[in-house]
Amino acid sequence: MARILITSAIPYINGIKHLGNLVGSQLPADLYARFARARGHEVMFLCGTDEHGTPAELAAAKAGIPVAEYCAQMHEVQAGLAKGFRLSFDHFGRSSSPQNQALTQHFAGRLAEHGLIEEVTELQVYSNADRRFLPDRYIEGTCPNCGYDKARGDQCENCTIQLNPTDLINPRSAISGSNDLEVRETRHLYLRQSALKDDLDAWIDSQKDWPILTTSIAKKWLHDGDGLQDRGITRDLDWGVPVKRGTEDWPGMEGKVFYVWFDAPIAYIACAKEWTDAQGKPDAAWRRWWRTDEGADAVRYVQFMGKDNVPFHTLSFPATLMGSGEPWKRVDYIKSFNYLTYDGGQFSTSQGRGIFQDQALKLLPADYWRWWLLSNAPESGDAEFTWEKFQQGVNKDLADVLGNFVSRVTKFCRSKFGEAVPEGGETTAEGAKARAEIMARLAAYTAHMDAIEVRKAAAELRAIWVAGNEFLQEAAPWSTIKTEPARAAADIRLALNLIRLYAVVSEPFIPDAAAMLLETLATERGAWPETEEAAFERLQPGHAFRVPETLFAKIPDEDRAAWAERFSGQRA
RNA sequence: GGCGGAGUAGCUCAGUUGGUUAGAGCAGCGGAAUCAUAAUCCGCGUGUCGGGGGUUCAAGUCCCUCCUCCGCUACCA
Repeated sequence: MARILITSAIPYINGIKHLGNLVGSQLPADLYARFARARGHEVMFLCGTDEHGTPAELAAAKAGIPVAEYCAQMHEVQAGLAKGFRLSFDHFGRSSSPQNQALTQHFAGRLAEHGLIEEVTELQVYSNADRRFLPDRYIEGTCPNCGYDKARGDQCENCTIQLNPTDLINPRSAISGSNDLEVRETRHLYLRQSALKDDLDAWIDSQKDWPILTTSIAKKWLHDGDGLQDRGITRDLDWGVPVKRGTEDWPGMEGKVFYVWFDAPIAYIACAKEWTDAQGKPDAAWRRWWRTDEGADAVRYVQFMGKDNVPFHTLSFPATLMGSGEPWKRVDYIKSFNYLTYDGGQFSTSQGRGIFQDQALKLLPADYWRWWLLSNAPESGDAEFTWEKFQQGVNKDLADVLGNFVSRVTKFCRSKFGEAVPEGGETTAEGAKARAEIMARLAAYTAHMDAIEVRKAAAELRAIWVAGNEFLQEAAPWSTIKTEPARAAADIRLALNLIRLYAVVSEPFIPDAAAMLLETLATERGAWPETEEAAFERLQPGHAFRVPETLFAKIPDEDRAAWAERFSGQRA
């Protein structure tokens, strides 16, 4: 029994996320959290919404409501969708919470005390019409290199040249279109990451078991060009964590807020405090997860994220923790994912391309999405979603292999023995063979889950389901019932126990189906099966059960075709 | 441009520290069975392992080189 802290990258607040966001962090994190709990570990699984920054302000303005209200509404929407997908967070917090405000200000204060904050006066583009400073991306103009007239202030999408906003010809605000822009001086805080470069480098080097996707990105940032650059951690915005030095005002920083990427990872910590505060528990209850001097040295901390988040989790957030000089828990393992593509292109929130979480849940139950997305998780490279693959995978794995196994076993038993586990007979040769194979596969499955090898775990789980059908085919109780009823009884007894076993070990992937099976079998989950007795003999002769409803209905071709058509264009 | 990933059966992918006739799922073909959601089970693959060169007794696996695709490239988050 260990203590495992799990965080998923926190989704941004400005709208409903698509399936790519789901499979890139929250869903695999949930898989691991459920598995770890089932193995008897003490788990703290945290996530929340990332609410600050320019896009949130703009989305609120578009919706015509104050940004705080917009974020509160969208937080509820996202929390509801997380519930819909059965994401088992211990707490789903908010980066805008008072807890995160205080912690963010605390970290800034500590970093300043250690000489790791530098005040820099810089020039930034200000839009008089929008009455705000514009991030580079929000300035459009003509590219000085290729003449493309919609180049952005950071890069020209047409010729890919790197730009500064002042390079643009005829610059205008991407928000209002106004060309009433001026360059203004503004003062900002920079985190001196360069001063922590060697410590970060040594720390990354010490992570021998991290995926290459994770360490290579970190190494690149550490060593590319002039090495790790200092980073601005404040912005001229209204919505965000007010800049303070601990609890004190910060002269010269009035009216400014911290940059979203500074406060968002700190929200992982604040989220734990939100959790204990909500239950009226003392601070020690969350600090034992986060402070190595208060118990967190015994915690294994695993983070899940898409590859675009890696630099912030391997460098800037660790720099914040290290630079504080306080014993905060740092991540032990980072699991990063590639992207899910949709019919050859990228899912896109801004373009409304692909399938969004609310739409998905209206079409099919969460288990369908969970199974397909996890068994096709973009681990080694990008993965592609197509309706054909989705239909094929779900129908074959869930309906034909697992669902039909449950159906054939329970219905056969009901008609021949009644709705109770049959008595009599000894384990048959076919039964013994199946038990041996499944025990071996169970060990492999458990090892893959421990290693967070999502696709491999899914493939092994599927093989465990298939082993049940193989066993039934070889044992053929529909034949033996005529001549040797005791054999049929023993085999069906094992088959019923296999259903129970499948419910227990499949729960991390398909929690709703697992719960339904356990309920109809009138049994409890119990501990993760380690022995043959625990795996195959929990349902004893005479134990009454009910025949479950169809576990997974197949997706008909007409539905698939209709959905493919409906989601081919842009979201309205 | 730089960094990284990928290129293996029609499709999606496994291939551990180089070692026996290169594997799995799906699709396809043939068969068995008929308990079941016409579901299941068994059998069937002559694949220039992207091209070329090299190291080695032996390379999908190591080295060099070339080609193609994808991602990231630091004030979008």
